[in-house]
Amino acid sequence: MDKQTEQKKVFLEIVQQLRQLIRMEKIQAGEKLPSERVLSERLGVGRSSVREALRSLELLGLIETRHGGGTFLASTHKHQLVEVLSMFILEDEKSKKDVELTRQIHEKEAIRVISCTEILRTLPVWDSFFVKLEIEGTVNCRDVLREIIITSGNRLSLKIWFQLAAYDGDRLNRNSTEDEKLILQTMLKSMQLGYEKEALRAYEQWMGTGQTF
Amino acid sequence: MDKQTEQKKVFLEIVQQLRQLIRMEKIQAGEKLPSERVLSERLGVGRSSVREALRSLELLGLIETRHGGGTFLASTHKHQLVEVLSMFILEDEKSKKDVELTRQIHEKEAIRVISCTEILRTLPVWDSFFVKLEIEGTVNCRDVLREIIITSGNRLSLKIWFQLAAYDGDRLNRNSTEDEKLILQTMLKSMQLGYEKEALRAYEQWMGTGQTF
DNA sequence: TATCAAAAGTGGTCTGACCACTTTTTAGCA
DNA sequence: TGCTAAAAAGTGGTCAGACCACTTTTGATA
Repeated sequence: MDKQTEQKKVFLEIVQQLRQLIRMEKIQAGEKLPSERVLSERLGVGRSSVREALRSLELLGLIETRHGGGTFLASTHKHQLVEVLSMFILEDEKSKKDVELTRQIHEKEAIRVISCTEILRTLPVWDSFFVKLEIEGTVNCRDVLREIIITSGNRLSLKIWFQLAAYDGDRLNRNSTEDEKLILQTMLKSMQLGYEKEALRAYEQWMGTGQTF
Repeated sequence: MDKQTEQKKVFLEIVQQLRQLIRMEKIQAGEKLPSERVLSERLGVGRSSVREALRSLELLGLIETRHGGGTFLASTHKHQLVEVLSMFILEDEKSKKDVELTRQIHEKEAIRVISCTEILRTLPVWDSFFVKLEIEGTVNCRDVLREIIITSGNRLSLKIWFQLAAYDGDRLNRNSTEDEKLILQTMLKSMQLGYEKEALRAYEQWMGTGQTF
């Protein structure tokens, strides 16, 4: 039947078997995987084949390996994926702009989804951000965006966003300035009230003013 | 200085060296890379290490390997990345919906960008699609969307889209039906004229009617 | 009990070997 | 000469074993 698809790529089968093993053993994020030698024995393949599969998963950021320590299911989201991709595909200065724009695509869509969904836009978390801005005068930019992406409910979009946000580094992980306070409050309040266009306008303003280019 | 970052991951250095080699040799997409044995000799590392790096790049879809044939720089975009990611992260039926929604996020943004940019929205390619619909009555859905994404100019977004489109498989790679003709013409014409909202509305209609769920 | 050295465990890498498959070369035939 | 088929070379796929560097565990000693 689909032999043509299934036949090849034994190395990909190992990846799949690894996943199955992880589910069976109920290995949680951050926990240790069996050693390469044990895996090679249990899966009935050579250690080098196991390593090829593990290296691939490592490059994707799905596992972490510690020399002499073992292999662990990734807990933190420090994916090298974007870095590697950009190393190969995006080379010039435009790359960074592309990463930023792509990240913002997902953020804008999340804001749209939340604004249009009553259950999502009336969550208490938005009010907590709003109040925090009122009292403390600042919030962590990355935290706000992450919450927005998470709430939107698209887990693949979330995955992509994490990778792009990791690429942008600390430029995103900062406290909002005094100038951004009003903009952020406008964005949050508009989102809560379901004013999609107003929320997006505030977002655009935020992204335009908050960073220097 | 940054020894801590640079010190480890010899395996990642190989990935970088591979890229350098590709640039030096000016290897184009679809062309052949040196054999594993040659690479191992030229890079001064063991063949197994070279293979670990190559397998990772293969999983990312950056290279293709043919048993007995050789290793080639990827030409077609048949990336297994999303598949592998979803295999690990997205497990239920919602996954497919997430992939589709995420793909549409990038398509909608591309339509926005094109509609708002005179140089892009007045390209002759849109008229060619319009005319083709008029005369032949149908166009390839994937071709239209790909052209839209490419034109938008965000190469990272393009890369992601290709992966997502590959995941959706042949459901996207089909000719438009009679019912879609008017919708597509509306979308294209609105985009050409810079009517962003009208173009998006047509797009939403297209995506809503064109597929069965 | 506390300390620290030895042992065991683990990932990192290299080498060599063999297999399966593809491409190239060569030898033989028409 | 020209074509075909067999042989050879090239290449990826996989495995086994060895050694190193590093971490964790163990156990003996003070």
